Amino acid sequence: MNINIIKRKESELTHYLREKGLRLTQQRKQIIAYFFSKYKHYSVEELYEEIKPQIAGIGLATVYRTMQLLVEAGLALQRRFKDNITRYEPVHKNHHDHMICLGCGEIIEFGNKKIEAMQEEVAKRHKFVPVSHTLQLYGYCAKCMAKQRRGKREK
Amino acid sequence: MNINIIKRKESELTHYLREKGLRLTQQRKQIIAYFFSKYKHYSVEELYEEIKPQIAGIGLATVYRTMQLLVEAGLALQRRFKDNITRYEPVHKNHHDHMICLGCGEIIEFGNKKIEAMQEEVAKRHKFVPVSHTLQLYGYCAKCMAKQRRGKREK
DNA sequence: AATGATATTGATATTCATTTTCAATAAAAT
DNA sequence: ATTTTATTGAAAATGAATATCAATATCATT
Repeated sequence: MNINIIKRKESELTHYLREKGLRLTQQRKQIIAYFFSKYKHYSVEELYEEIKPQIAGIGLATVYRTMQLLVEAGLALQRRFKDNITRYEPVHKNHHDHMICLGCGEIIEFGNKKIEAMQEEVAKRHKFVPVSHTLQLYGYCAKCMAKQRRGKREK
Repeated sequence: MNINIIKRKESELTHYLREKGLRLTQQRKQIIAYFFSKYKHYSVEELYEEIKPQIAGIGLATVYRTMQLLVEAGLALQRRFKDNITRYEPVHKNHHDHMICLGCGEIIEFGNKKIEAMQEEVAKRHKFVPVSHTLQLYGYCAKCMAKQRRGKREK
């Protein structure tokens, strides 16, 4: 399971590092092991707090630097939503967009080919050549809606 | 033309201010006069630089505060794109999204009902109740594409 | 028009996420 | 084992935005 993913990621990173004349450090190993063992949209601060007890003496700057490195190596994607905090997610197969719950902060990924196709169309209409896009829906997830309904009933 | 828009905006702001026990100052008047005379997605810094020569002694903080005030009063919308700088646009009729040119920074507005409808659909499928959304396309505008083509030919 | 209460201003300090600096340390090539 | 230099952690610096505060301006009241 996870252990294999982690090994593969470590080897992917190793290739990148070698190519660039960079080094595979203990810190980098441990950060990616942790990051790829979860599937979350981590901010550096969150990741740092969770990792600190596991990696003695790790510095916040190192986590910042390592996450940037993962982006450069193509192993992670950088996202930034309304809260203005940079988050990182493991790269996985397809492009997707995000729904962000205003209640609990959960981030839900979704992909929709039709929407993408329509974006292309709109762009073409404006003679605009799209390179990338981001689409975010802000609202309330199923859990939070249920909680809200329960709250109202109790009044 | 513009003068009428400005007067209307000033009166709208006046209503809001009165309602809240706030005051219509010279600075506020002059900032909205300038802001609504252009149609641009201004950052505070940009607006400040342009306004400074016109309004003697105006402070940066005042521009920040006034733009926030315009948002609260419903006269401006706050936007933030990839460059992580808050921008303000005059409120006008419909909801729309943005294409941002990576070449010249131009911001092009577009609206598309079909895309919106599909977003609703996707959300429903996830039992997610959307409140708002943002969609940005990053790429190259027609002008920049033409410039690029010219550049290549000259080589 | 003068007065008084207080909202607003400009300058500056502060915040917060992130980046940079720098001396000490560790990776990896020889 | 030695040498080169990339990397680290701690702390300082950055940059956009916000908060603080004494001086000033607005505006309702006299």
